[in-house]
Amino acid sequence: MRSGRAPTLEDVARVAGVSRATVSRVINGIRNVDPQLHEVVWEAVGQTGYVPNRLARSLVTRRTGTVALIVSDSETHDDDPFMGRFFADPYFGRVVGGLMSVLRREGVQLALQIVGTDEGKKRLVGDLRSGQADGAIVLSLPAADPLPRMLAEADVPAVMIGRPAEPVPVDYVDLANDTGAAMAAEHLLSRGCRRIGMISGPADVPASSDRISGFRRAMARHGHGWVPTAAGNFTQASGETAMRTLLAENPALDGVFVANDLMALGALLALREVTRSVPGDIAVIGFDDSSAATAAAPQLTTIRHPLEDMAAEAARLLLARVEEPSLRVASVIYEPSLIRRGSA
Amino acid sequence: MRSGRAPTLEDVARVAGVSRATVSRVINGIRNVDPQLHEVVWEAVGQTGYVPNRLARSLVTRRTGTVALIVSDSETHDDDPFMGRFFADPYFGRVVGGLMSVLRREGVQLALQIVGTDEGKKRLVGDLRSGQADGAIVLSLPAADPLPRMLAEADVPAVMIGRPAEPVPVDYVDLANDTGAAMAAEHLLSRGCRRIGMISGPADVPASSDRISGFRRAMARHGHGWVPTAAGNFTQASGETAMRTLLAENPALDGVFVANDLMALGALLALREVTRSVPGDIAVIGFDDSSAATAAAPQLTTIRHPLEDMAAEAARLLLARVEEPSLRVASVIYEPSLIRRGSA
DNA sequence: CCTCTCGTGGAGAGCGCTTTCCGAGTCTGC
DNA sequence: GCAGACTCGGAAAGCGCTCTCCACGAGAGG
Repeated sequence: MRSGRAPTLEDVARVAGVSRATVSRVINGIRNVDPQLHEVVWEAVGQTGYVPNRLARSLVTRRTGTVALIVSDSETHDDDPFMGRFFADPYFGRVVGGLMSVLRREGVQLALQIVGTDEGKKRLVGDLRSGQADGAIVLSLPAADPLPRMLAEADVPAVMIGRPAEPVPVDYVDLANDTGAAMAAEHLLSRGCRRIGMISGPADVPASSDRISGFRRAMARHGHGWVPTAAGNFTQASGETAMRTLLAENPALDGVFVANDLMALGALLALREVTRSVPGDIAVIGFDDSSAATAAAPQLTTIRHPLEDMAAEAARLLLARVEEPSLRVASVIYEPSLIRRGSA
Repeated sequence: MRSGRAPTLEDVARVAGVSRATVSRVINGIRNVDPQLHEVVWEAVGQTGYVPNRLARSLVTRRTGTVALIVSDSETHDDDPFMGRFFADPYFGRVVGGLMSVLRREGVQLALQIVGTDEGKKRLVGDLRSGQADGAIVLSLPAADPLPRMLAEADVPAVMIGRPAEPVPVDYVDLANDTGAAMAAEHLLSRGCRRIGMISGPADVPASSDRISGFRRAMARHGHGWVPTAAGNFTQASGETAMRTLLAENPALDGVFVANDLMALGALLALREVTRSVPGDIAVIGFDDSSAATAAAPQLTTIRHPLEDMAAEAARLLLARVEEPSLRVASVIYEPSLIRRGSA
């Protein structure tokens, strides 16, 4: 472990008194090696403190043992204050945790890449194509993101978390967002709410629009053809603002569906400000069941989004596709469930 | 952008009618190239859709343009349920966000590595030493982690976030945890609390022990030689439990310092359960000023921990050391500040 | 007019590894 | 006892790139 140049295969071979080829075979556990030599080689490996150079190995095997986690955004220049918020959001951590739970076991590492400009996306695809990583897990934020299609066209193994905005032949895992939103509607209705509003996310993101349509449809099925709605951007602050505007326009609200927990937290704050009790005066139901849900007071009744499991599945899907690129395009849809807590 | 093998330098050279060397020079912007050829080469690059192979380049330049983010834990086997919690914690996201804010600008990517076993650490250091990444940002969780020393001995450029438990010649950024805890004590005292307890983190982690000693020292300076303490492990659930035991043993408590916001959230829950009003009956002050602080009700008075800035500084430090390995060992200590909100 | 210098680009030697190809040695079966 | 099959390990050809070294031609100086 001393400094200086790291030992190479050559060094080990010299110490063991065999050829580089033999050492390579032993290390990679290839048959056809005399057990005795095997022994000698491992001895030499221990003695030299040899560790294979992953780069060199990858160059020839075309396998890197790395998967890229791509956060695809759309901005014009590279300084986007939004990113800070994104990482702070429980969403990111849950995805990473789920991903790592399977990648780690396989000894695969995760390389984080943020990409915003089209230029950057082009370079990214090129890097991926030239073997920078074995595949990519894609978190595509903007509505009209060219990246999924680019990836598909370049034949880069990729799995999206959340379906692509427009149909693209790429694997993805997603949540039945519409079903979840419908469950929220049913729950609010079943507990007797009659003047129900919604705080939605940005209308152009699939996950968000599915929640909107799922909620509206379910409400309509029960005779509520019109649902007052205010849009936020999934941050706590935006939820607070949205709640205020919603309330201003619909003072008699007795229930609200908030499209994610973070905004629900904001909504709770806004309600406390005007001394409406939750769930007494107004019931609040969130979405995601993130850590924010239990942090709130009252704790949030919410729709569980098994993000960790989904991310883990995405990782498995990706690994499978890397192994066998000709697999047919797969999508796995998870079912949400209602988590009853104090707020509704 | 069609499929098949990605174009190589060779291909570009053929198209441009020059040698590989010349193309390489043009692409890397090296002087001594006839402007006219320059033109021709770029033309060929565009035509072939060539993207340099980072792996091959790294192999020879010994620069990868990648920094490893190492989460160093200590477990005996690889399935640690703790990790899921770790990623979900705002801590992780804040660090990644801070790191990326500077790495991104430099076009450096972040490779996430979790490592638990000593075996794994050894391999990791080997990988790093053989040029897997240009350097490492280390989040060392366990108290007696051999990793920092291993890194230092292997001469791997590394910067720790949070000081190492035992002195090791390695760069680090840290927070003046003791000062922060002292600020919490002063604040509690100044608002009139007289029976003050503490919910601490694990005693063997530096960040945690510094908060404990800082708090105790400040309390002692004001004549409170003894501070009832219950320990948690920085999770919300552990904070809830700790609050309950603390309360059971010291029913008259009128103030409590909780060593991080997540546990403070749990403490708030426990207090609500026994209908103690905050801050009326008992003042609660947290630590970190994470997103949990504003999610709580009442919002948490807390000690601000500029983690994003610290992570960004760590990234800068690391990049500087990669550039110039002989730099003397540096440490940057950030000052915390008191954030007044509702809970104390 | 000849030599010296300098700017320019090609040839080729690696970076550390895997893997094909082959030759040499060992067994088996007839 | 020998052809054929099989085992084992070495030599060497790359993977795609960078960069040193060298050859060549042109402009400058004597």
